[in-house]
Parts: sequence; C-alpha cells; structure tokens
Amino acid sequence: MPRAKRRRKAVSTRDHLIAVSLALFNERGPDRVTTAQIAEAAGINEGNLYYYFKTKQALILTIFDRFEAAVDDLLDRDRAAGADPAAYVAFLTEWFEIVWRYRFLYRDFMGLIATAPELRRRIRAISDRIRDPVRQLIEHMRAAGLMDVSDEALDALLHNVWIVSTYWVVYLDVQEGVRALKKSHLEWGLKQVASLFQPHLSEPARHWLDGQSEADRSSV
Amino acid sequence: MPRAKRRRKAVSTRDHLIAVSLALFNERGPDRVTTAQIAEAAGINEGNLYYYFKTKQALILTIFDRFEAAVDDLLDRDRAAGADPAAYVAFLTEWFEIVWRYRFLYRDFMGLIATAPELRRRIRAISDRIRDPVRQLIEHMRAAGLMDVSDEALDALLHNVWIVSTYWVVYLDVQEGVRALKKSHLEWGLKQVASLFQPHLSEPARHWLDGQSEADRSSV
DNA sequence: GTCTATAATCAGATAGAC
DNA sequence: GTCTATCTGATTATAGAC
Repeated sequence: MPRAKRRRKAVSTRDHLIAVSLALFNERGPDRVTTAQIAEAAGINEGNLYYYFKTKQALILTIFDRFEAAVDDLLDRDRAAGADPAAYVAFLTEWFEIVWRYRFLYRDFMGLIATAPELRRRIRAISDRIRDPVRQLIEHMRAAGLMDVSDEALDALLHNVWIVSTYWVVYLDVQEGVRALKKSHLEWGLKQVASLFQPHLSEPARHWLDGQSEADRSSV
Repeated sequence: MPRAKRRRKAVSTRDHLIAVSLALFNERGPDRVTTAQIAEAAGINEGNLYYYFKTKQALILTIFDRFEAAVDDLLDRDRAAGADPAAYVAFLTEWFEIVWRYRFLYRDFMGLIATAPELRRRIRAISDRIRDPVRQLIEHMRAAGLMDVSDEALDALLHNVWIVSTYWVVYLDVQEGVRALKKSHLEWGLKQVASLFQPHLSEPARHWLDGQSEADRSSV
C-alpha cells in the first residue's frame, strides 16, 4: 500500500519539523531561528519546509495549537479529579511541565503577538482557565477549614500563584541559564508555589503538606 | 562661544536618541524597532544616527548603562537609609519604577544576551545587589520580633519576592496589556509583594503596615 | 514529497558631500 | 553634525524540475 506509506511519511516529516522547531524556538526564540536553520536541523531542504508550512507563522501557530491542546487535555482530566489536594499537586506539576515544554511562548510573547495578535486573546483565555481550578481548590480548602484567608488576601494570593507558577520557568531559563528541566527544578518550582500557601494553612493541612514533601523526597 | 553651543547640541541629540529608543524598545522590543524608525521618531536622518552610535547594539548598551546607573544610585541612597520599614517601601517603589522604565531589558532578555552576552552577567549582578537589602530588612524584622519565618521559609520568601517584583511588570505588560505605568499599577505591584510578607508578620507589624496603606490611599 | 535556483524584501551599516 | 546615496548580507518565500 504505497498510499498509506506516503501518508505516514508525510505526517512523520511534519511532526519532525514541529519537534525540531519547538526545540530551536525554546533555545533561541522564534525570531532568532531562521527557516534555513530549522530545515537543516530537521535534515530536509529549506524549500521542502514550505511544502508543509506555507509560512513561518503557520508553523508557530501549529505549535501554539499543540500547547492549547495539552492544556485542554490537562483541564479535562482535572475536572474528573475534583478538589483532592494530592490531585492538585499533580495538576500543578503537569502545568509546570507544559509551560516548560512551550516556554518560548511566554518568554517571547511580545514578539509573537506583534505578528499574530490573536495569540494575546488565546493565551489569556488559557491563563483564565488554569486559574479557575486553583481558585476552586483554595475555596474548597477554606470551606473545609484547612485554610485561613480573607477574600482580599485570596485575590492577591491567586495573582502571586499565577506569577510564580508561570514565570519561575522563565526565571530559570533566562536568569539562571537552565537548559534542561530536571526533576529538581520542578520540585523547586513546586516548593516556591507551596510556600505561597504555607503561611495560610491551618495546622492539619500543614502536617499533611509536610508528609507529602517527605514522601516526594523518599520516592526520588 | 560656538564650541559650547556645538557641544550642548551634540549632547541633546544624543540624549534625545536615547529617550526615543527607550520608548520604542519598551513598546515593541529592540528586535522590532529598526534604526530607520528610531531616526524618524527622533526627527533626524538615519545616517546621522550612526554618527552617535556606531552600531545598534552600542545604543542598547548605552541604555543599559543608564539602567545600571539608576540602580547604583538607588542602592547608594539605600545604604544611607538603613533598615527602617518606611524607607524600604520607598526603596521598593523606586525599584519598581526603574524596572518599569527599562522593562524591555527583562522582557526581551533572551534576545539581548544573544547579541551581547556580557549583559547576562551584569543583570545578574544587579539582581543580587537588589536582593541584599531585602534580605537584610527581613532579618532585621525577624530580630526585632516583627516577623516569624524559619530559615527555609525565608529563602523561599526571598525568591518569591524576587520573582513577583521582577515579573509583575512583564505580567501587567504582557497579560493585561498595560501600556503606561499609572500610580494604581505601582500600588498593585507593591500590594502583591506586601501580600507575600503579610502572613508572616506579627500583630504589631501588621498594624503598622495597615496604617501605611491607608496613609497611601489618603495621599492619592 | 523533495530538491535547486532564485526572486523580493528589508535591516544594519558605510562613504562622502554639504 | 547632518544629510543623500548606496552596499552588503540575511531571510522569507516562490517556481519549477525531478
């Protein structure tokens, strides 16, 4: 079946281009990666790249679609998981991994929306949808007597959770020159976010969280 | 005295170029601003721009020098002020204003160090120097019984203070589409950082801080 | 699907007259 | 100091053979 073979090859080259582009964009930013460099890294000819993506922007938008799909998937699974704090740690961990995998989107955001303005709307929609379960978790914990925060403090806390959980990745990348996300980095990020919650926790919740981090350490 | 006049004009054109470039860089990022656009916005010819700055990078580095000088000045004055909490609010306010004024440096950091690698070292040195007085303030407050944090929590707190106080500007710029820094934005950023401290404060310190923010409000 | 060759554009930078 | 004219190089994108 030559038809099936042809099609499989096509998908494969396309996916390979996406993977190679993503790696290069994360490394240097989309503006500092040329189509010639992408083609070379992918082992194909530059002209051939334009067979798969009519423009460079189409390639970037395709990568953004995948980012969006990864978030959709995460949120779908989270809706099933409910407000269990353990599930929330897993949720945040996966969010961190997604942000890291597509970190150029946050790091080079300004340049991206300059040529693709609709990205501003789309990335803000994603931000809002991620924020929701976090707010819900806090409200659940508060209702269960595990957390003590005023409405005002809750609002500030949510903003800070968002800033830290998004930009710690950029911070590692840009300020610390981290090139590969190791487990220790993820743990560091989670610890930073946990430390935002910690002073607001009641005694039982604090004990539970301490138990969690010890379990994490022993499972390394 | 034609000589003095000539010299005054030269400085003025140069300063004007710097001011115009900074505005454009903050608006769109240095990569998306051409030397032609800078010259046009400054009302001079493109060729003339190269009389003042041999390369575009020299222009960027000159702006960075000014950023560094502004931080030096802030730190010099802080050393005189000591560990008074009121002085610390003033310190942080001015730091926020500086970060806002040169926000493209943090927002487009990756692109900048790609063409000027020494900037990574220099911006990290600045970060470290800003971090010092913050740590000292917290340690003073702890010694005075105004704050209750373990060594471990203090470390995490310092990192979060750094992340929030650096990236709240990018957050406003990128996520909220804020184009001009108003007093309300500065207050918002300060409130976000204050909310990192708040849950660690002892009762007397909390009362003092509440008094401060009310004083701020009534002085608007 | 993949390649070669090339068009079209545009940015950064220089030379030299005024 | 400031301008006009121009060059060089890089980058996105297309046409068309294989």
